[in-house]
Amino acid sequence: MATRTRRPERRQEPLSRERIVSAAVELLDTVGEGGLTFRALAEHLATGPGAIYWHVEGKTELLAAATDAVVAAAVAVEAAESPDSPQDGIRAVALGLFDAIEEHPWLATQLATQLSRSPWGTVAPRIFESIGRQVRALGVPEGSWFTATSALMHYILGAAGQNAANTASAGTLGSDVDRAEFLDAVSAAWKELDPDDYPFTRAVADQVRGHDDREQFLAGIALILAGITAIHPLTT
Amino acid sequence: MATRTRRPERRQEPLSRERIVSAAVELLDTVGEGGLTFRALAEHLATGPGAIYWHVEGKTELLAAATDAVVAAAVAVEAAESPDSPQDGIRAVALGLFDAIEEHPWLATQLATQLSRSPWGTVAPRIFESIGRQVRALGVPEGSWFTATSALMHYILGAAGQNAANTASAGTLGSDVDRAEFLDAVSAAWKELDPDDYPFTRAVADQVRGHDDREQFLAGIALILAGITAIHPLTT
DNA sequence: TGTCAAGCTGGAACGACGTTCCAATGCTCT
DNA sequence: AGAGCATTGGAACGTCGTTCCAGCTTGACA
Repeated sequence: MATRTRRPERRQEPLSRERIVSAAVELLDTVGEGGLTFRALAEHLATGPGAIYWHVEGKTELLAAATDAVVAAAVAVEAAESPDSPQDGIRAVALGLFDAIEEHPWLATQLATQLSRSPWGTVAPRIFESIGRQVRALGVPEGSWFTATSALMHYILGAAGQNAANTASAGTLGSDVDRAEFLDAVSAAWKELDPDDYPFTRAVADQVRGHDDREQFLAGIALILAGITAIHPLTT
Repeated sequence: MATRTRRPERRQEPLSRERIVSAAVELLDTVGEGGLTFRALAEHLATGPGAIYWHVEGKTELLAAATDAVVAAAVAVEAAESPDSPQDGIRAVALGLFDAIEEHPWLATQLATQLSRSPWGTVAPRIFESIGRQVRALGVPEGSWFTATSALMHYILGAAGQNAANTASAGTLGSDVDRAEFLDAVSAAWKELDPDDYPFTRAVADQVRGHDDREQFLAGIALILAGITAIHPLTT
């Protein structure tokens, strides 16, 4: 059977938008934001820059697609597990995004860029929907859905964004050491601020040392949840 | 007296870091983020690109300086007025940043970038300090200062960032029309989402139409303030 | 006042990037 | 087998951030 006519290994997987986006995410993860180049991407895919443009409009769209892919995966993981309570559900969504940003440090900047350039593209509704469902399940009256969900989403994006750089690129254990050193450095820097201009920041300099990002992040969520419960009479 | 020997108009104002940063902000405001070029900046300052590098390390530092300058001005305005209550103080800081981002749309992306690249540079402490003072005045126990202030800061940055693109570049009245059209478009787009994937987002599509950004922003702040009061027993 | 080193200027040049262009190649029908 | 079209990938273009360096200005000292 002449199956081996002339295609021993199919030359290679054909190019596709998905393969390109996936390679872009990989490149962003490994070499960082500045490392994503159409030339590097082309080499990674064993092709030329021109071929990529057949599937993708430009770098802006490519970054948007990479961001969307990662966010979609993050909220999909959360949606899979059914939480015990709406509060747990909100925490799950929040931590899903938190972890995604930790895993893909470039995501923080990209999220901000996507959301501020086209606030209601494909990324925002994904996050908004995930949080909103839990807000509804919480028993928030319908008239307050938008306000409550927006507040949670904004807090999550703001907090997760800032915490992005706190995690080193290292693996399992070494990063903890780096992190301790990093927090020590921040704490020390804060203590050397001008006492007249920064009395408060100096006063909390010690609290920053050794604090747990994840815990702080969840404490903020708890604050907002408490606020929602306090202000909006729940219907359950 | 021969004061007019040879210097009728001093050739020109000498280059300085401040002049460069100020020109950069102006350029960012007028031609947008992509329009800030060392060549354009040089032309604006009637000099060459090389001269700029004597005062500034590179584009990254220039953007950081521009961001810092604008943020410093924003929180300085707020600090000038003495608020009636700590709550009013927090609202003042928040609205100060909100307005700054509205006035300088590029600020949203830059804030996110600055905060995620070097989370505790010069920008974060400025904001942190402004909010923190009000939190302290609010009577929050010292052990919760960091948590409460961080939560507020993250919400403010997250919310202000997303609202940046909502305001058109136009002037006083025309932007309101643009804004109404914009919200209509968003609302319409949300209603066309997949009913299976986006039931919640579709349900609130009407609430987005005609909502007031500023009001929503303050509603979120109120939510967090209520949460703080609910969770942390105030000492006043 | 003349001289010299240091601070500062600005234009030319370099390498890398995003993007465009297009000849060559594979694939799918008839 | 051949025509037509989708797809490829490498070369080329213009612009960017950045570097380099020859000249200018300035202020201190002799």
